[in-house]
Amino acid sequence: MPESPQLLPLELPDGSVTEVAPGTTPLAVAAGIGPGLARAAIGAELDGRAIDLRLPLTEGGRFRLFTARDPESGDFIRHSAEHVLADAVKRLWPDVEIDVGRVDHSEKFQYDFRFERAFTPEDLEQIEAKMREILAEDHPFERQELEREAAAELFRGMGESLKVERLADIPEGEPISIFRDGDFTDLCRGPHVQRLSQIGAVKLLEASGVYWKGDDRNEMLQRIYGTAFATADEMKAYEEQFEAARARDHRKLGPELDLFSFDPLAPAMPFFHPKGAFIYNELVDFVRELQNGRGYGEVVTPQILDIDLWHASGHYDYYREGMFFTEAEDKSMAVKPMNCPTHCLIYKTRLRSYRDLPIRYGDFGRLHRYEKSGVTSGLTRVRSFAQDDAHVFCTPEQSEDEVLAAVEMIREIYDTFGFDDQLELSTRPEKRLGSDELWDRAEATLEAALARTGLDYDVNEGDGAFYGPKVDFQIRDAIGRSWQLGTVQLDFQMPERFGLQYIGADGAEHQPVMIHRAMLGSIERFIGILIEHTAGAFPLWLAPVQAVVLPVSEKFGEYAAGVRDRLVEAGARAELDGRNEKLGYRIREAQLAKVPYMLVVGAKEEEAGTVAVRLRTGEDRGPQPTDALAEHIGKLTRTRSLEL
RNA sequence: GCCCACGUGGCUCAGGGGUAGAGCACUUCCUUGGUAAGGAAGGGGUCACCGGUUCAAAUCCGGUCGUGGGCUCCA
Repeated sequence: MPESPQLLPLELPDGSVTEVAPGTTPLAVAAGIGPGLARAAIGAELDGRAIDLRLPLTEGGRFRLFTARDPESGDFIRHSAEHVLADAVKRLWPDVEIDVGRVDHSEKFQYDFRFERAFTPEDLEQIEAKMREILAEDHPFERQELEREAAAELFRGMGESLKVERLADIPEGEPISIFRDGDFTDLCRGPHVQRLSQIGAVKLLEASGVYWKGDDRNEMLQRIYGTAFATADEMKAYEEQFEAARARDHRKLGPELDLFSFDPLAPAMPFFHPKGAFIYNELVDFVRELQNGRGYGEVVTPQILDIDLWHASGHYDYYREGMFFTEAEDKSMAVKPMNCPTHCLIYKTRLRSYRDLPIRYGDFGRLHRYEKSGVTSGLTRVRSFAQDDAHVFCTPEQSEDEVLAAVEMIREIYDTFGFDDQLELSTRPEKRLGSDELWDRAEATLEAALARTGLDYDVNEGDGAFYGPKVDFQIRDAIGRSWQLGTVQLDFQMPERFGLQYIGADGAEHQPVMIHRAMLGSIERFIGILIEHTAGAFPLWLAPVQAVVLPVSEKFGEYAAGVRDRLVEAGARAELDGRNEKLGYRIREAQLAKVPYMLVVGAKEEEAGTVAVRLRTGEDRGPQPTDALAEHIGKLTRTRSLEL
């Protein structure tokens, strides 16, 4: 393609290429395409990077324009709403100093203020009303670049000392831009919408105290959160989605379904009731079955160990704040927060040959971690939990195969639950132990194993553990949220600290590699995620009660009991609800309990030896022979099917 | 840990300086009813805990505990 050196080629979404002079703004490009587009445009994107409509272009690339119809315009809208929020607060309390705002991934924006007190819910209402007034003024955003000193002077003159300090954090060489809308001016990189009227709906959500720059040694500022959309309909959809998420909150559903509870006498430590414990044990059995067939040996190790062990493992130095301690007979002991050191002790009980390796230990032991009081939450962040934890001790040569095998097993597990997963490779962090050669080798091992899976993966530079790189698994649940579950980590430090050895083919001592592996992660947390993923309607194989038999009236109680017994004999988890209530009432209760099968029996069924099958989905399967149903349930349960 | 909000029977919530209310759930009785709530009666709470103010505190004040939202970076 012939290319004039002065012109920038822009590849438009339809594949055509237009060339513009350097310094042309996206807005001018839009105007060149059509005046309607220029009016409707909210923002632009160059090579996947969001850019402001007023930012002069300095290079070409793949170019797109966004209007209110594009979901990408949301960030432009929310980023602009930040300014409106700050403007509103300044109009109401002129002495407030503004810090910075930002948007996050969950359709929210925020702004931090230096204010002498916390914002109250009444303040938020007042601010929101003021924001609506400002939006109605429909000012355009104007972008301006300033020299560093001029910007500093501007904000000093405005009494915005926090801004002046923020200014100093901007690296040399980066352009310093300000945006104005009406009388409000803010230091900002953008990008913003063209005009305030493009922000169709705003809502303030909550306020919270935050440390300046997130550091608890700094002063506390007051943050306000809000959300904004192009249209009121989108705002409504957001609110509905929020409500939907609340309705499947495991902290609400869990106690409601009688799965677990908490007690203030053991904060953040769940009590699993029989139904919850059933699911718990079923998950453990599933993992046990999978890994025992792949050369793992399950071990059981102590809960409380001498503090010396934790000094040796490094946990005392690195992880002390996260541990529980106790003592007995003048000995300091610690409750284990992780299993790995105990597995090292087992490894060391005898001399290992390279012929013994790999050695794979699985452990479902209970772990305790002292999570700070403000960070615990339901089952997803607890102080007492178990993991489907395993450690593989192997030779460096075996490590790639072992990583590959672990990754494949993890994917098999997620398939069973219908989770889509995404792999992430996390590489050496700044703060780390071990030589660069060791890290080179470890990262190469993980990369090689991932390459052999043929799967796509993201790389998180610098996100590895201090003792080694890792592969993490992110899954996406039914309402689109992602969770990190499984992990495969390489560790050269623990073998070193515990002096682990094996005798190689050469008769000399060598150090084994240790692989940490979890698939579901914490069982507790996984149950929480599963409750929210399924909204409490567990797959049949995990449903604590699979079927409830409902006699139409007490006359058919005996037949119903017989049906229940036949199902139970066939291995199904069936119950009888012969209470003195109307059928509709008992159906409703079974439905709310998310029981997969509701089996209605009356005269017709008794005569034919059948049950009338109703599913929790509302589907009516009609009459079916009891034996056939028992077999059906048994088969789906054995195969851990997601079908009903 | 820090900021803010909240804590009334099993659940959802009303009340609010003068020694507690509703609906659902629970128990009993009536009803024997064919696919999401039949009717009646009854039992159940030291209003999270500790302390203070007051003639009087569930209510006001302080503290404690617990729960919820938030607290790296992205000016």
